[in-house]
Amino acid sequence: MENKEVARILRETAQLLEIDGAIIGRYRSYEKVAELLYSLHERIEDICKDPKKLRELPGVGENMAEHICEILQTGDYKLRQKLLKKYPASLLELLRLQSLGPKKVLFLWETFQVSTIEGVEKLAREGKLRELPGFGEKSEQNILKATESAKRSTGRFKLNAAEDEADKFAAYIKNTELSKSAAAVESVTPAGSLRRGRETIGDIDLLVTMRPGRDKQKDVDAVAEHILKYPGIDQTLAHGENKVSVLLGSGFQVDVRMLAKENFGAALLYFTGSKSHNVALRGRALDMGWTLNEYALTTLKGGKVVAGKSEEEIYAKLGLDYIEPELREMTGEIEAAENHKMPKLVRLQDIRGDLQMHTTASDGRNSIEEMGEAAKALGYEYIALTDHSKAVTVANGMDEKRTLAQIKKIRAAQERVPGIRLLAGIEVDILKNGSLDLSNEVLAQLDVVVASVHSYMQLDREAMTDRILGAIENPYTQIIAHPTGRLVLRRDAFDYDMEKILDAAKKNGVAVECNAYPDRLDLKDVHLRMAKQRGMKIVISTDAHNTTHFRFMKYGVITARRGWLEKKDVINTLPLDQFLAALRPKPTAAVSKAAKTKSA
DNA sequence: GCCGTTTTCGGCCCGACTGTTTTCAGTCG
Repeated sequence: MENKEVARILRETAQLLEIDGAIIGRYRSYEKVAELLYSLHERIEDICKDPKKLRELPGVGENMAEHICEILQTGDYKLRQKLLKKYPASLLELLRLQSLGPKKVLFLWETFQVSTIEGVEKLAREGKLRELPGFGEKSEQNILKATESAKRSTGRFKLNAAEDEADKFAAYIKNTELSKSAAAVESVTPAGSLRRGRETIGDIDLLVTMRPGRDKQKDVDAVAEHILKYPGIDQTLAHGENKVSVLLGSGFQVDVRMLAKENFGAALLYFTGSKSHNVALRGRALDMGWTLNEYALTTLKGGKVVAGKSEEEIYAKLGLDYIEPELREMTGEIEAAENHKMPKLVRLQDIRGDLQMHTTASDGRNSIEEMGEAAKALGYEYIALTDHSKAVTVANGMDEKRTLAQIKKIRAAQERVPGIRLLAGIEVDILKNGSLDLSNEVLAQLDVVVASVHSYMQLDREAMTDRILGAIENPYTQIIAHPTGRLVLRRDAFDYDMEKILDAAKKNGVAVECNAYPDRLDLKDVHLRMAKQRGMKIVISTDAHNTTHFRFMKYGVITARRGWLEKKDVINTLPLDQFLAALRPKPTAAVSKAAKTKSA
């Protein structure tokens, strides 16, 4: 069973316990272990084989260990079953509604035996909620809005959508032509999971710092007023002294915090998270006789400010090297920072080339020359033009003959686009049986062979593992592209033995791709980290289908950073000749080279 | 349910905001 699945069961237990009125600590203990499992990259099934190792996990005691073992063996456990006899599972859906928490959910269940979103909606429409103790007319309206919004959206969005929305909102806040209040704004900074670069984003957190002025609160109030006039707002969720929270028509919730410059570091740290990373920092602060909140790091006694202006300053006071936002997920970053073992993460400006893209030859929108010019404008030294092979008929994939013609076209285009190396590539399909979609004779003539799966995605674990292994063993395969085939929020990853695949790729000198297309982000962070631990070669490519898609590189880089990748792990940070040397050597090239050496 | 050495019992992060209260419980991040 996957870690995520066990985590989900434990989280549900925590929620049911909270509804059941358990004391805070009891349900927190389940929540904590659930969170731990979400970010753990070792498989809990493997850890469980050694009971001592299981008990060593923070927050796992005797009872929790037993629970976890029972879940792994039977798929469920007694405590949860007991709770589910008392409360229907659908009560957990109600917890997702804005403004409904465990207390009110329990009250609705006990009073009306209502346990579904539709049921709550009906009560609200009939005006039955406003009379209840602790509810009122306003609550009833809010619940109605929440049920409508729940029906519309799943609550999470792709990284690029969140970034675009955040940029638009930030530009609005800073626009002095729209509001005089903008003049008082010094900076608008996205925090939260957006800053950490998670592949999906729940809501957008923006921190607004104010210029030092005569009347701070007046400035803050004016900015808040301006924010509430943002054209995309569907509903105002909160409007306080220094916080505004709105729901946009696009489904995003945006939380804006306005703060003084001297608190910026502490606030940025706090609102960037992750939650568990923050908890660890707070604990560390307490151990050192300080307390950390969103305003500053202060002494426990007397509340004297120790640090707060910048994140760097706070980490330093806590005896830690600076931790990049992408690493703040409690997967070993605190230990690394303590022992000066932080990786020097790869940066966007380190990338020298893009190795997967499509042209009008298959399903792209731009010509070879247009892609070349656009890449050159970005400062790249080389790109590989990798159109589809014939198996992908819907994308107008190329057969052997067309591939050979395409190679010629790329060579010819090179003449017209100097200053950047145009590599003749292919995204060749990995067929159901693991063989490649084009003949070795044709593959031998390409500069870069990228292989990937676009069909029979439902193969069982064994068959899919064998299929990918087959592709890796083909001596012409140099890069496996979007290796798991998942689509963010839309399609699960293929089922195969990732460790086996990575080991085989490493052994054969095959690189794996981190596909930067925001719908893919594949490999994802945890898998990239597994690849790094094996010392594998990794490429970051955009899979661009037109020239504007080149900008997706940053999402690939941020995902790579979340996988702890450094420049040296990513081979398209190398200059052209070194990059080509890092690719798996072609059999024909090796043979002809050997033959040459012999004759010489 | 877990954890710890200034605790084996008593606390679990904590501050902002809302709405329903008439001083605060519940929700949220």
